Amino acid sequence: MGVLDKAVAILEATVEGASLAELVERSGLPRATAHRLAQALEVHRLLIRDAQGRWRPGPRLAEFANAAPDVLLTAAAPVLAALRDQTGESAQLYLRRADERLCVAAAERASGLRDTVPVGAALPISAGSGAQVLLAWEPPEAVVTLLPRCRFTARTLAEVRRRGWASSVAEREPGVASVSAPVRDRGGRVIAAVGISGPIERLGRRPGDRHAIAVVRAGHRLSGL
Amino acid sequence: MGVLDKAVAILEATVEGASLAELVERSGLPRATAHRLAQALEVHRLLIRDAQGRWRPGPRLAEFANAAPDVLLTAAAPVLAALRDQTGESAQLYLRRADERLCVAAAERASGLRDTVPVGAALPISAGSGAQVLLAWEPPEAVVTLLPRCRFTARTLAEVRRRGWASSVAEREPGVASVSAPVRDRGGRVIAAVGISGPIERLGRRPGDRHAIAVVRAGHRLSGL
DNA sequence: TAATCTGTCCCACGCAGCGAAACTATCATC
DNA sequence: GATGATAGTTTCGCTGCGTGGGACAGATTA
Repeated sequence: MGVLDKAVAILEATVEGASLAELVERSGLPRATAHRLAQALEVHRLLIRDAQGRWRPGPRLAEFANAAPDVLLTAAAPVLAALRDQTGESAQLYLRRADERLCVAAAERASGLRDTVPVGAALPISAGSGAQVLLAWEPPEAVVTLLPRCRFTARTLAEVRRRGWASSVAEREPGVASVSAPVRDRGGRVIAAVGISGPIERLGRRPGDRHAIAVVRAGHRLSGL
Repeated sequence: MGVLDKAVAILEATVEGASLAELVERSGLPRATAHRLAQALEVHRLLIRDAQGRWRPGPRLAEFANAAPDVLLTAAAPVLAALRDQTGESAQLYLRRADERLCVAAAERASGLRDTVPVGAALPISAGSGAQVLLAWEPPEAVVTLLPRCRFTARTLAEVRRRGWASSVAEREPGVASVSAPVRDRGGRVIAAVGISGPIERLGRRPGDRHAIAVVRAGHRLSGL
């Protein structure tokens, strides 16, 4: 194990504050080593000590971080394009923000009858397959307060969890159907929803039958970045 | 120079994307070394390669960064308290957000006649010494569009720059006077404004005469974190 | 085909980093 | 104020990890 791996271990151990002793315990490094590395990181302001002398992640991390490209957005463009080409419908990526969902990326069908969701648009979390996905894996106590306003029920969400994707027909908007699947972070937490949407005339009353597999696959491709 | 210093050099060289050659040039490290370290950082997702194979800061940095405490806010509490005790007036810290200024920290005089600005309050950037400070060092072209709406002029701002602090009397609110000074980041850029505010009866028509030195010192203590 | 540019890999050498242990500081407890 | 316990800090000689020149391969240009 090299210095770098150790440094990362230190950083990890510090996320919620750590005394030297805790640092040692969590990282598994010898005291002297942990101490020396922490000091070295402190020089670069990757680590700081708070008023109680506990180690904390440093401000330098933020400087580097906001120069980092958004991996999810970067990865989304080709994946959404492929999904659109495969299904022939407009494809979108949604993030939850407060009590709505934000369309942060989209690949739109070029011509003919189609559903358009502009990037940046805020849609309700109360309706649509994307909304179902964003709520399905939330802790129940966080969902009950929203459910009364929703076009779907706890039962719907249980079903979404079971099969791993959601669909809706004329739920958010008349004439529109959609299929969505979760995008997860490395920890398995659902962080976004990918989906397609289009006219009921093409997608039918059970849009999942034809497109669920492709949508779920897109969800997988965007997961764990 | 240890591995860690080299790793930071690599990270620095990567902020706006870099091929291996650029990495070598900017960091001054031998090609083999730069390459090996970049790979090591990639394992930890502190570095990633974009579609063109160029190195970019990785998503792991963001994970660490949002666990980092806000150093400015942390440092502000004691500094504002000291400033309040020294001047006998309420002290505040403002950040600019869009076309307003946000009070992100405050230390209020406990009793008697005083001015209160609650933490979280959004104040106009068009009036008050804090507003003057936040605009004074902005590029001129970014300020001209705002000046027509402001209670102060380009001349005022030039004066603020010259002496290093701002004052206002009954500008933002009748009966209230204030003195503010800039807070700078390590690069010298003005990122916030510290100040005190109170009744004109106590602060007088030239509040800077008595309090500018203390306020400027508070600004220095919060700078370069 | 040669030349030149990339990125990647190898491996013998040497010094940077290692970590046990000693040391200091600070706090309770008797 | 002596004693013990718990914290952080520093030292120092040994060693194995990181080093970097250089070889290699693939792509692009002349």
